[in-house]
Formats: sequence, structure tokens, C-alpha cells
Amino acid sequence: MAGPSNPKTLNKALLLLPSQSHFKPKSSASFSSALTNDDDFQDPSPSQARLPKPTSKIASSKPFGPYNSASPRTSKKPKQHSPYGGKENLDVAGKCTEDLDLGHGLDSSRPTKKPKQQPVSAEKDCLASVVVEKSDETGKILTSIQQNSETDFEDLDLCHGLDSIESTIDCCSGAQRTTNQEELKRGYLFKSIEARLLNSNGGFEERKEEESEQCSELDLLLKLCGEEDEVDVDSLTADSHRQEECLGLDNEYGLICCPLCGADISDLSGEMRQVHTNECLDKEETPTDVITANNDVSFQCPGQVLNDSPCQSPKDVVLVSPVVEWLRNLGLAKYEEIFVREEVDWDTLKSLTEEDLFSIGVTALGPRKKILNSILELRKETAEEKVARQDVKKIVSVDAGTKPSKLITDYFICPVSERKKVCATDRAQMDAGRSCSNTPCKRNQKRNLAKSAKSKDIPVWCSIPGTPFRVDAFKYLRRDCSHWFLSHFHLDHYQGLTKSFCHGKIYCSSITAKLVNLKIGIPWDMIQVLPINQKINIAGIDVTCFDANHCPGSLIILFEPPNGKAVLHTGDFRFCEEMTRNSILQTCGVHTLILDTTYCDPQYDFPKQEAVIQFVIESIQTETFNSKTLFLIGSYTIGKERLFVEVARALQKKVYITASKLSILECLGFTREEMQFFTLNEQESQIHVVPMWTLASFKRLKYVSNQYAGRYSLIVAFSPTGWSFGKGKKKSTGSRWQQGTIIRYEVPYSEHSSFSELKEFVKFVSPVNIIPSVNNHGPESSSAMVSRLLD
DNA sequence: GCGATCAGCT
DNA sequence: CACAGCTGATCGC
Repeated sequence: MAGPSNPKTLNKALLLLPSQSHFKPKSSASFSSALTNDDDFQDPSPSQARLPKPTSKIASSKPFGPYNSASPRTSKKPKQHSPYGGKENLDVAGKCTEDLDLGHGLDSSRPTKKPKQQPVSAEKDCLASVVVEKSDETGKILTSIQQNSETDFEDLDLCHGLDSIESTIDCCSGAQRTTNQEELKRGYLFKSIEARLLNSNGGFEERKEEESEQCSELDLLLKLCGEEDEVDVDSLTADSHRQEECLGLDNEYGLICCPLCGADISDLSGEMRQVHTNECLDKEETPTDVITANNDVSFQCPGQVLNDSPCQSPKDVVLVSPVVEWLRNLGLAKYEEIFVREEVDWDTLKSLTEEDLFSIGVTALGPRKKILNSILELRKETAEEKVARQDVKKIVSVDAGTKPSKLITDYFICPVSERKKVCATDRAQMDAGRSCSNTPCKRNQKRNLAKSAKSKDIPVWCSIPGTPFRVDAFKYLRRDCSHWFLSHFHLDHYQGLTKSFCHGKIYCSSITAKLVNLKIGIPWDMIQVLPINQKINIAGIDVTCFDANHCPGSLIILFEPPNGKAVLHTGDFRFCEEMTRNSILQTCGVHTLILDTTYCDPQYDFPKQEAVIQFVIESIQTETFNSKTLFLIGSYTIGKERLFVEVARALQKKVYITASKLSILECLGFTREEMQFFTLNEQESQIHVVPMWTLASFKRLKYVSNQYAGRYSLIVAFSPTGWSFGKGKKKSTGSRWQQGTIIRYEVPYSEHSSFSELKEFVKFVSPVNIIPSVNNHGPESSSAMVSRLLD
């Protein structure tokens, strides 16, 4: 493995852009000359033919805002609230029109929600010291991070008689460290473009080489670490579940055994037992009847003698005793007070989780495990009773066709409170399974097929091996999971999440949490906010989140299950150098990397965001003296904010946003200063932030143009997307399109990693196993992507 | 009538 | 091609 960064690779893209004459912002003269030519495209490119031809329908369309996302063809209802109109406005405006004054700009006296910014713990990481110990005898290198005294020093035992080298992150950051810390202080997202651009010039390159020198020792260490975990290309695409091995716990008081491998799993939480057993099941393909036939459920392993431990007889424990009596039976009378205070009744008791116990004050490991074990028994018994009363066939038919692990799932039953609810989604899935034969409509059959497929196949990149967790898997809601992580608030990741969600807890960043609450209506008590750069424990598994540098609130999540095989899920991310300086990422030793492979192809080697931002700034700057030019900057629901915020900052101009956009921006942790860059008064700015699809076609742009016919004579639109740097557009940093008085730039502003960034990240993480999460249509495409990354 | 979901579209 | 999203139609409750 090479060092954390390769200066040449990093700067290649940056150097590309300024010299591209093709992509240089046109001067005012160029824009003006455009005005004299009324004909269609002046600057055609190979894919021009794909653009829709302008039609005459536009003029006759119903009233809707110039930036309405609806096409003129489909817009039927006049929903106008502002020039932007449309559903987007109604969605949020419906909730907040009263406190949004569309006629005025951003009134500083208006109470604006100002969410606290994410804790800037990356800074802390920069300061964390690194202790590097080197063994002359074994050649083994161990890097351990001292941070918050939470460091696990267990591994240090592996090294003895070592020459200790103490170094700090400084060795890696050098002169840049100060800059980085200052930048971080300004919040994670919006760094000074000026500072960044300075870095992107020669100074940056020189500094990079310097760093490279200084880091050579660290590079060597990392390289050696990498060699310990050599990548086995053959195994890269293997089913991640199969790679999990059963833990052979050596516990002389073994209370509960895995029914498959025989390992003592009494130390694991209920969910972890479920995970363990599921994995054994997947691995060994043990006949399921071993489990299901055993209605009198015990934790006996096949061929094993049941442990006769006194505290594991559920029937003894239950005895219709009240909670206090139950506690006393467990020898945990000292917790009576807590349980009484928290009003834990018998039903509540059965739904308690490890986190609950922690939060009410049962923090000691021993009692906690004892209680959990016993609760598990209680649940099991309740489930048995329920199953005996119910029509078993019905349940079996629902599960028919699912993997054997489904049956094991029932073995380690979910909390009672959750099972009691029959969720809409589950009902839908059950219906889908039942009603195939009685739906004559072709479309219904199709839909049902899709649904039953959905209920079966959870993509490998949504399940975290070794844990009971799912990531961005709301399309695959199932009752066998109660921990649902959401990496960021983009539709393709939260799809399936509705306000009727009742499958457990949602884990996400604070920004995402606000949006999930605001836009979907998920109540706060179903959301757990995850801190950044701080290890926490969820259901017995260490979880650490990092800023993914994708959209605001996006996370990279590190899972460290008890089996020692760490899983790093990138969600959607754009690699940046700061990631390589993160001490936790440097040392966690990733086994499985679930990777955002959106641009996993060498053709996608677009420039750094800073360079693109600078291009847009310069383009606007050259023309802003002309008050009859309207600038449009495309944006997603969330995403691409940095572009227009930096434009506003550099030009010291406000940008116009819609009310709905404002309500979203208010969730994103902008500073008061940054919020001042936005205005709801379209008269106040000639720079407008609009939904991306407004810029998608000239048809729509022409509609905008017509709406502003009196006020603006030229429209310059910036469509920021990584796809502008794709097939047929090689080595171009973007493309320019023109139709009459409308100019559209497709600028390669990407919030996903470029191909070279992906490679660099993979080198840095050095995982044993890679699972592509995008464009992964099966083993073939998956292994193709992986080999490209390792090439 | 409403929410959820899908196909079709950009 | 398809980032991430919008729309109307349809279905079930």
C-alpha cells in the first residue's frame, strides 16, 4: 500500500481545468455575441443530438414557476407561490408559508432555526497523538491511536521489545495543519474557496511533495500494515456473510450455545446471537428442521449436552412474577429502584434493549448481560405461546422462499413491542405473497412480483456482516432487524422510509435526522443521532461515523463487530485528503469495505470541486455587471450547496432560493453569516438556485426565459454533475451548450469520488474484501469494478 | 381521501 | 448512461 496520498494524482485534475480553453468562462463579449445569434446550438458536442427539440407547447402551458420541477406538459394545477411554484413549494411551504415572507429578503430578525453544527471532532483527530511502535525482531508494525482514553490497547500486547517511536500527526500535516484546523473550525462543509484554491496552485504541490517526504516513514508503516492483510482478489466478491466465522468463545459458564456450530454465545446480546447463528446457518447450510422442529426451543446444539446452569431456565424465571421479583431471582435486587423509577412493567421489560439498560443506568457488563439473557428467554416463551395460538401456516407461507436464516430469525425473536405492531409494509409484503393468483391485472402481477422480490433480496451492500445492522435498506424493511442506518438524505438511500416506519431505530447524522423528521415526519423518538468521529456502542458493536464529504449530513460508517472484522460503509462519499489524516481510519484495519462505486471507471477523472467552483465564480464575475443576465445554479434537495454558497461568498452577493429550499438549508447547520447569503426575494439577486431538472432541458430553460422576458435578456445556467464528465466527453472538464439567449454549462462538480480518488481511498483503507454498492448488478460487474480499483 | 408505490421521465 | 428527483396513475386502507 502506498502512502496516504499521491501528490501527482491529487493535482492532476486540478491542473487540468484552468488551462482548458474550451472551458474558460466566456467573456462578456462572448456572451453578447451569443445574443446576436438566435439559432440553436453554437457549440455542439457529440451528444448534442440527444437534447430534446424545443416545442411550441411551452407557451401554452398552464401557469407554473419558471423553476418549477414539473414539465409544462404535466403541470395541470396552478400551484404558484413564487416564481418557483410547483409541488416543491407546496410540500414545505404548506407547512411553513406563514413564517416565510416571500415578499422580503432574509430578515435577520426573523427567528431562524439555527441547528448546532456538527462537533468538529476531526480537529481533535488532528491533535491526537500517534504512537508507532516498531519491532525489529518481527518486523511487525503497530500503530495505535491514543484518543479520549478509549483506545483499545489490547493489540499492543502483540509487540514487545520494540523501539518506540513517538510521532504525532504533525509529521503528516506539516504546514498544512494550521490551515486545516482553521478550516475545520469554520464547519465541515464550507471552506474558504480562496484558501483552497491557493492550495491548488503550485504552493500546494510543493507542500505535497514535502509531506510525501515527511510521511515516508508512515507510508512504510502503513504499507507493512497493509501487507499483513493481503488482499485476496479471489475472495473479494464472495458473499460477505460466508466470510463470517463463528466465534469460539471460551466461557466455562457457557449458558447458551449456537445450535449450529456449538460455540458458546451466551456473552453475546440477543441480536448478536441471531447474527452469529444466521451466519453459521448460511455457512454450513444446516438443515433448518433442526431448528424449526424443535418447538420446545432450547439453545441446545445438535449433539451437545445441554448446560444445566441454574439461571437459564426460563420457566423458572417467568412464573408470572412482577419485575421486582424477577430481578431478585436474578440476584440483581440492587437494580429494583431503577426499574421502579423508570416504570418498567412486565411488557416493557420484554422489549428492553441493551441501549435501554445502559441509558437507565445498568452499565455494568455482568448484570446487563444477565438481564438481557433472561429477557431473551422471556421473549422466547412469549413467542412460543403466541405461535401456538396462531395459524402457523400463515406465517410459514409469508416466509416461504426466504433463506433459512429467516427461520433462525424467528428463533431469536424481536422485541415484543415491535412484533405486536403489524406494520403497513409488512402487511403489504404479506399481501403480495398471498395475492398473486387473484390479481388479473398485469400491472398488479408485476408489482407483486417486484414486491416479493423485494422481500427476498436484501443487497449485500445493505447488510453489515457480523452485525444485526442494515444501511440504507428501507426498501427492504423486515422485522428481523431493528437497527436501520441512513447514510444521508437522498431519495435513493431513504426510499421506502415512510412515517409509518415501525421497524426499530433509525441511526443517522443530526442533519439527516432533522430532514427525516421534517420531510418524512418520522418522530424524534425513532431516531438516534450519531456523533461524528466518536466511537459509540450500539447493541454491543462499536460504531464510528465520519463526514462523507457528499451532501450535508452524509456519513461514512465504521462498524467494529466482536468478530474483529471491521466493516466500513462509505454510503455515498467523495474522497478527500482529510480522510487519510483521520486517526481512526488509519488504524481500524478494515476487513470489508462497502464502497460507493458510482464512478468506478477510469473515464471519470474529474477535477476537484474547488476548481469547478472557481470556474463558476469567474464565469459569473465576468458578466455580473450586466444586470440583464440571469444566472441559474442547479441543486438537489440537498447537495451542491457548497457551489452556490462559495459563489455568494466570493462575489459577496446574495443568491435567491425558494422557501422550500430555505427550510431545508435551515437544517444544514449553516452559520448565521452564511444564511445571510440567501434571499427569498427574487428581485434581490440575479443568481438563482434552482432544482437540477429545471436545467435538464432547454425546453424548461426556455420557459424560464419566457417568464423573465422583460427582465433578463440572457440566461447562463450551471448544471453541476459528475456525468458531464463521461462517455464522449473525455478529457473535457465540462461542456457548454447554447440555444439562442440561453447558455448552459454542464460543470463536473461531483459529490462522488472520481475514479482516481476511489483507487486512492481503497489503497488507504486496504480492505480484505470490497463490496461495490453502486452499479453492482452481480458477481461479474462487482469483480470487474474491484479489479479496476486494484489494478 | 390519503398514503404508499410504481413506471416513466429528465 | 443516469447523479437524484419529480410526476401522475394506481392500489389498498
